[in-house]
Amino acid sequence: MKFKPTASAAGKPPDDPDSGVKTLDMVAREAGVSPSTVSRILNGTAVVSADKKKAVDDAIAKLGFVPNPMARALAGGRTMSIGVVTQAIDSPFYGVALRGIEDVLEPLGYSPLFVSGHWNADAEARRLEVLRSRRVDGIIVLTGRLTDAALAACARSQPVVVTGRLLAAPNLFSLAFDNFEGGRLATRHLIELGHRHIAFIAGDQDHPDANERLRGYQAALQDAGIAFNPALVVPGEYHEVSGLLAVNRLLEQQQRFTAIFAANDQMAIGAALGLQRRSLRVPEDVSLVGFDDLPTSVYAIPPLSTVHQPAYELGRLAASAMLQLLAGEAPTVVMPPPNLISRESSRRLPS
Amino acid sequence: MKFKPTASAAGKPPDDPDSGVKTLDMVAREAGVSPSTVSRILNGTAVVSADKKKAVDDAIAKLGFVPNPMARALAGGRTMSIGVVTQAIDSPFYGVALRGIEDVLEPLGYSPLFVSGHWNADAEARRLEVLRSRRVDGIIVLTGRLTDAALAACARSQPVVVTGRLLAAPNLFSLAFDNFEGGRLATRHLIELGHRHIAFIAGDQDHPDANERLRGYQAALQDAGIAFNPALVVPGEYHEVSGLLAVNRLLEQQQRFTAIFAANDQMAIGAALGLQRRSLRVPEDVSLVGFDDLPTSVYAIPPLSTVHQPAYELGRLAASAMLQLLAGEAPTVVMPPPNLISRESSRRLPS
DNA sequence: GTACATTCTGAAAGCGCTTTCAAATTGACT
DNA sequence: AGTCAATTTGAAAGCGCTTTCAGAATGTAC
Repeated sequence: MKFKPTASAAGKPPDDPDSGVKTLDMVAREAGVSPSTVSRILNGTAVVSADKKKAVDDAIAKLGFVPNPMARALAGGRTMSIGVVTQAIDSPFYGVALRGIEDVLEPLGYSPLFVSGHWNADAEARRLEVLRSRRVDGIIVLTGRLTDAALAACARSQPVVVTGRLLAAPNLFSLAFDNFEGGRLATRHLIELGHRHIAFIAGDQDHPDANERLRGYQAALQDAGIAFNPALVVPGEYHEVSGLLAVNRLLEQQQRFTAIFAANDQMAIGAALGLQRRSLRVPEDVSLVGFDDLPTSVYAIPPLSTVHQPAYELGRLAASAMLQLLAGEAPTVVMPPPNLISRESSRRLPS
Repeated sequence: MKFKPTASAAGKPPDDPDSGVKTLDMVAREAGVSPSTVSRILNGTAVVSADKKKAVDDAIAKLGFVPNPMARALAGGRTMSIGVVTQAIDSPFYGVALRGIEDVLEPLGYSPLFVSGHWNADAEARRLEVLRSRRVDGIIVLTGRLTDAALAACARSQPVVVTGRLLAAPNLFSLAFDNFEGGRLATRHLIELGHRHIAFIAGDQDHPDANERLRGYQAALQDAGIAFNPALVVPGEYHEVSGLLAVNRLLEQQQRFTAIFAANDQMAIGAALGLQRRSLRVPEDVSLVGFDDLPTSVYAIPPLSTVHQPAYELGRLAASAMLQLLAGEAPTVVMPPPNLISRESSRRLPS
């Protein structure tokens, strides 16, 4: 026999309010039915006569019974938890997506289990293992560096939804934002404002979306018949500091430009600071457009024109898709198209 | 008998590489020992002869066995997961703390389970229930609106560490940042710079820390022999927009001030924008100091002087304390004292 | 009134592990 | 060699639930 949990009182009636945790068997006894019946009512697995159902419901209420998820998972095979691979839980962009995921999963009794991959394929793979060892019912991967093959393999053991890339595999759904179009939109916005010399601060080389944005930039230029000038695109890696550095570099090279399109808002913010340090005003001297529309970008000085990326919605959609996958349906969610938010950091080029 | 999981191959050898999931019993059979022995080795629960240990280790490696956490939890009572109650998973301030928690828990095999309370006592209580129903081994509460009593009650069923308040209760550890001192530091900084008319943008009324910061502000004023002027403190609720609104209000009331201390960085950022809208320059016309030192505050225009709150460290400390509690020790962690980061948003008042 | 198809319901066998208890083995000491 | 304590080991009983299988109860048709 096993020790009782060390806590709890001694002089209590030997059966009932021992430690506060009620079991299904206690409910069954209280209601005068078998455990199977209680289980069936809990899960709606089978039809049960109305009177027994009532008796059980009453017993549950009376006892304040809450099923033990561990036992359910062990017996039933479902843990009611969804693994979420994010890159950094404190990312200004992905944080909002996590909230979206949480908001749709929670009401259905699913709990998200967040792990951070830190933009590192190995770390990410290890975290994935953690999730699988915890037997999550499904996995949502927000972007990340895993190979398509690894993802597809993962989808063999549980449903997977992945954002930030398009990928067809059984038991897997992917959801991508149109970064190309977003990049084009931002650039076109600047062109329409009369700018011809538009610098581009690129994102992390091995983020696929960063390259898409660059392609969008090039496409817009081409559409407008503006020659692409490679000297105007400077590398960055998605952090504020690279925006600042990029501006310095542009200025040191004495490039001529009247506008900057940064591949994300964080770099745009950094660029704004860099510009200010060199006594260049935004937007009077240089127009600036970002990408992402971070919550804080509205309060930048000046408020940042940017391509809105619906991060919260992305989270919600990914979670909904997961729910559909879990239900055996083919997900029907579609990603909203990009759109440009024009604020005060960009303005018409004085002629 | 039970159905096998529907997936997996048909013509495989009947016992082994069926679905890829190995069980402890398979390891035991492979190693030629009893399941109990395997369990003992896994947990280090008892001494096992060297040869059997080797046999088991080999078997584990050969099979690629990973213990099922659900079964362990059910049998052993420990889920190896820690519930974390945060207010918003996408909060710029708490996000970093979550990462700190994750970073210390992960290496020890604990998984954090994040839930958001949305600054709402009811929601928070419900989320707490979710955590408890999931049988987490401990709960970390980042600030929040729960009553002390509720927390203490919660600590009866599992260890609790709470930040943002000081509270003594069995099985509970609390960890608070010295908001009073922080507020004093910020105000004193401004005073030392020659400012005498310092406005204060207050935080959410029912955040205890907001009131502490106000008290610090008042104390610094008093220390310097400056009369407290209630007209100079305007209410806010910790979001950017309230900073902006507060500035408008101050200006509309034609209050005279040369500096603003905002109870958090988000409001300071909003205030900066508000000031800019009225053509007041920071710091030339108005010095500005925030509180928190958000990651983005370095890149504000101008970079924000602020009281550094070690959010990441806070997360780490909370998690460490939890680990100590779990080990039955009394936590020894202590919160670092506040310190002021002087950047470019504050400067000496020209005389 | 009997035979058979339909519901409901309960007993019991797990899910994969931990832990107790007792048996088996070993060693120390008289 | 014989006794007793100390150490390793295995058998078996759960942890709290789900699910199969078969039995009980009810209904329907001949």
